[in-house]
Amino acid sequence: MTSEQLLNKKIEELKEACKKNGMRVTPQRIEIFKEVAKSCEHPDAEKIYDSIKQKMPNISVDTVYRTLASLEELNMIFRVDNQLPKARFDADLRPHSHFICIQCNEVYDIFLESDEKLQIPKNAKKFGEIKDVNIQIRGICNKCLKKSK
Amino acid sequence: MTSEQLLNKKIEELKEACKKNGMRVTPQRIEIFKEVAKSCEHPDAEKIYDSIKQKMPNISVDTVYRTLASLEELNMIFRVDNQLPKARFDADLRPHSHFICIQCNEVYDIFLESDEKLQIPKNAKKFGEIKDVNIQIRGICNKCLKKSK
DNA sequence: TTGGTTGCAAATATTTTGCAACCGG
DNA sequence: CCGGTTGCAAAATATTTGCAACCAA
Repeated sequence: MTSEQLLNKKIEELKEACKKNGMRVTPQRIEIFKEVAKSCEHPDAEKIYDSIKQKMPNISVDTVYRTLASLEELNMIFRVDNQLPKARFDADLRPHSHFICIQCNEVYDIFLESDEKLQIPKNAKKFGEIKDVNIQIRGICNKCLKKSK
Repeated sequence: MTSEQLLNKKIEELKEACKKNGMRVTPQRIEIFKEVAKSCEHPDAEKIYDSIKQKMPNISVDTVYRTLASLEELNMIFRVDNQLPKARFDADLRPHSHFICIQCNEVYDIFLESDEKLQIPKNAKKFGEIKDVNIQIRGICNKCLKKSK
């Protein structure tokens, strides 16, 4: 399958997902999705806005933000990083990962069991010199699970 | 070692690190570091500011931000998330991780080799219901390595 | 004494929101 | 036509910066 065919397939999936969720298929939605899907550059809202403005000069930034949020809810796209609203800090330098609650934003420390070992993807070295590895597990914490019952 | 002894040890390390890097040991710096180190709540700048204001009513938010940045440079603390200045989006839903360049902020996709398997820390389940796993490798990409030569 | 650091205020950057007009189904 | 979506403008949130006074070494 060519990359164009793949893109078209994804757009069909998006249309399906919209219909299934009572959301409309608008040209803005399609364009914004295409902009994220067509490249591997992981663009930010501003970059997407700038690209689309050339075809749709009237588009506004807030539409880009709102649409990115909807696409995320539909699970058609996701954020690479920046999933917490504010920067959070940790002074525990021992290697460990984090469980981040997507509802209350609480962060829990996860330490490996003694028989576990952190594995770094073999392909990671290809891209440059590794400084550190950051593993985040996102989900709903026990406290929030209890509340929603 | 009690947790208070541990904290004092960390503060000594901070003082050392400051001296080694021509940075001064100021009461603000100590307090801000203590605030991050003493709890496991991974506070944000505002929370740190609010706590410290009770002991040091004249402290300002920008000192907190500046100090957090210095402490990060000294490798005494690090950010849990939010390591890119803007939200970045990805429409590739296949499981994969990211190499993030700490110099140019470029994001590269890392796919596992066929003999590799994504491992989730055993302890992660303890904290709640897992929705997804996000692995980031941070470092300096080949392009930036070449430039700095 | 001296240069790194602070507090203040103002600016910047990023993202969000209210609202009326618009348009997809 | 109905209600979800857009564009506009303004606001909210988070973080950064210039500058003079301050203080650690």
